[in-house]
Amino acid sequence: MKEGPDIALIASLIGDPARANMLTAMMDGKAYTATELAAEAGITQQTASTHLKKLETGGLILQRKQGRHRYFALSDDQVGNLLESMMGLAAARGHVRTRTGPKDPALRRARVCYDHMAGELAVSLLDSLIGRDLIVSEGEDLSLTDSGGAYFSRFGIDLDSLNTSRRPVCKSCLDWSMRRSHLAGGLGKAVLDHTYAAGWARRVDGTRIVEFTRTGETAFRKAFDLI
Amino acid sequence: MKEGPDIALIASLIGDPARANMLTAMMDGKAYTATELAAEAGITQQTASTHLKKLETGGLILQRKQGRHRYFALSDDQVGNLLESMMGLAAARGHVRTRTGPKDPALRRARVCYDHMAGELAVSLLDSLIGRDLIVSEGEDLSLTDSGGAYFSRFGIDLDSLNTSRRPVCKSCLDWSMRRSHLAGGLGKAVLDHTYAAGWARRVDGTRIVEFTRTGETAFRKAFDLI
DNA sequence: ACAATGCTTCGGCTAGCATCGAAGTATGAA
DNA sequence: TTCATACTTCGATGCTAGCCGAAGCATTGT
Repeated sequence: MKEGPDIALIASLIGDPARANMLTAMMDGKAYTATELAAEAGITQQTASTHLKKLETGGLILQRKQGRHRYFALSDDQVGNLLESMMGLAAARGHVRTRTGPKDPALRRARVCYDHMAGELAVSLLDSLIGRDLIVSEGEDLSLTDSGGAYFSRFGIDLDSLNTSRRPVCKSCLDWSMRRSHLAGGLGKAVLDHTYAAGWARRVDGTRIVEFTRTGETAFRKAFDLI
Repeated sequence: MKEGPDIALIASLIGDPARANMLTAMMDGKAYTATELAAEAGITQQTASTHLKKLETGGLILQRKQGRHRYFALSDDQVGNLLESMMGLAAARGHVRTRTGPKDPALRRARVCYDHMAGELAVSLLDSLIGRDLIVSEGEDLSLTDSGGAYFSRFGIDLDSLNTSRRPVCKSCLDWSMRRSHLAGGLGKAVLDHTYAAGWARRVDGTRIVEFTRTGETAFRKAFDLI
């Protein structure tokens, strides 16, 4: 037996993938319900409940009852900072999750990242656009070329209204699953909106998965000249 | 399921009590043999061997072969700092394996944290340095001022060689016993080295305690203008 | 009062992992 | 070469902990 703080207790709490996912979700400082966190971790409500109880007993999270909801949030910024440090170390050691969790290879295929699309298809899309000089990549920044502007107008994407907003039209976003960039920004959102509107794909409820129909994926590939 | 750094992997490595004990032992920055670490954790040699392999694969420790011995040590101070942060959180939440032996007060007074000093004296030191504008604190980062540079040169600390290394010269590290920051980084190491070289203090064998002599502590306080 | 929602608790199943004995490999000494 | 030391790998075992279905509370809405 050794004296001192029991780091194994804290670490083992974070060490379970389901709990780590829930804690990661709470790192934005917001409070979430048990159901939301269960979906985030890909487990059932009752499993999430036992995990949350353990985290609370361990002092990593706090619970706030409000009506029939129970909101969970990180105890304080000390917990958040620790998680951030661990992410830094994990990233530095190359421990980046490419392998998806229990049962969701669909997430790697295509998923929502804020309001645009990420995943294999999204990375292929940006590769194709750059390859045909419709978008130029300058380091981390992307910019639409003239031919690119004409190209996207074909899809009924209103570039003028995008240009007037403060938001950058083209932006690259690093894909953790691919370690490659995909298209974000106003244009990224417009492409995803168009994908929905054309009926090529739909959001799977409660997840970040973008599920293409068989004909939808073919149409998407043809529209954007993917291989 | 989620993309991003895999903190669960790192945390689960630390989360096993046997591994946590071994890592804690290595927090003094020294390298230990597998047999020593097995004794430290209270497990057999072969169990320790499998644990050490996992830690090495995970990038938390490094192995150095020397004759028929194999020495294991923490990969770098990033790992040490993470462990210290976890101790801080564990202590703050009351997760302390209380076997408050006679060593405990000495440990809180001054101890080794990877390669620099932690504990009450170390926290006082950083407070003093910041109070006299020798070091400026910007959030979590520390930086040495011009007058600070001149100040440390007095002690024969070679700042140029510190600056050339990739390691940050000034860095803050959270102290588990004090819940306050102390000085880490290249300068933190240099100060500890100077403390040893000046004969102000010595390491107590088999512990992380830094034991000052009576005159040594007086000299240390005078040298760095502590109260 | 009744139904619906949100969450927790219980019971049983299963997989993964820590653990150790024993055998195998590498290095150094006699 | 032969023995001793240091460590790793293999194989088997036993326990822990995550997981889910079902049932049980609690709160809100109708």
